[in-house]
Amino acid sequence: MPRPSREQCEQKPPYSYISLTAMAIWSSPEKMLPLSDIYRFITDRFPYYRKNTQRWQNSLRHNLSFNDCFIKVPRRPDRPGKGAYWTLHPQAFDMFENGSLLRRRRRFKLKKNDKDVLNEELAALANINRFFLAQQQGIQVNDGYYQSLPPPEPTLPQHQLVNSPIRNMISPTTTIPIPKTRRQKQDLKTKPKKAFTIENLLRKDKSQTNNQNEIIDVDDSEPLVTSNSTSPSHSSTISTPQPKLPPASTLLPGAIPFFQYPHTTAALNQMGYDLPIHPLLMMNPLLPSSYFQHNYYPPTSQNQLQSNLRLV
DNA sequence: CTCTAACTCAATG
DNA sequence: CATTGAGTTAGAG
Repeated sequence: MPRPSREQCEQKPPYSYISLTAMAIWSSPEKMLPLSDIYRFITDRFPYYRKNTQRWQNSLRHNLSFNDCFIKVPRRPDRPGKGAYWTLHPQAFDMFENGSLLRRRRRFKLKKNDKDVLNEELAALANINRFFLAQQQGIQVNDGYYQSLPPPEPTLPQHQLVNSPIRNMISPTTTIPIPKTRRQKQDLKTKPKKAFTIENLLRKDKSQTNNQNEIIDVDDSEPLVTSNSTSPSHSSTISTPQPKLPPASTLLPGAIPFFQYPHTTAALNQMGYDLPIHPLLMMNPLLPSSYFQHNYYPPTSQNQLQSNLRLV
């Protein structure tokens, strides 16, 4: 019987909390989840974590705070709830380059200044949220920093996203492979040493031996990469009614124009942009400008977007 | 074997 | 729920 034995179920999956968390985040349509959903992702597919929740959840939270690769994003005002959202820093996408989901080559650490900048922006974002709420309650706020969108650019070259193991491995229907520990690897000293990467693991003929995989499988299907903007209508926790845009006068210095927020891919495409938009862009009013400083987007659009969304 | 990422425990806000 | 620190464990090279 292929079914994972009870014993198997109770074995600790050979993934670090970091990679488990990254998987959870990546599996979500918005690439961004509240803590509770991260917990759920893990317990849903790893029976091992259905016990001792206090213990591992504390460790997980530790990791979220400790590692710069995780960014805590304030909730947007139109989406009330408890806890912030957690997402991956764009530069952390290839954290697992070496293919190991157990231990990274090196820790992802932001340079102090980058971190400061990011934090300032997140703070500004939180401010926007407060302002928005104040606004709704009829409280007067100072006039702002509205900037209109830039004129459309000619079509830009398509940018390729990094090939991230995490990214590639998360598909609701794929089983999550269990990497061998070093000891185990030694044991099968039988040959072919292919690079141990998720790509290779997934490439493996599925018909063969799937039963050493623990887990999974989920019902609902989400596209791996969402770059179409027709709003993600799925996702249990986030059925988002389109936010009502606040009057164009509610921004603080240092704030990103909230009402420009519906920068969906489609919208940008219509304006002549041809970019792969990070889901954060689609779903968040948050958008720290540092997101635009990385080679994540083509240089021209980087600059363009940066200068137009940039805080004053 | 060494280095250091990952984990645990625990205090604090 | 989030942050921080200190001490331990264990993978990678």
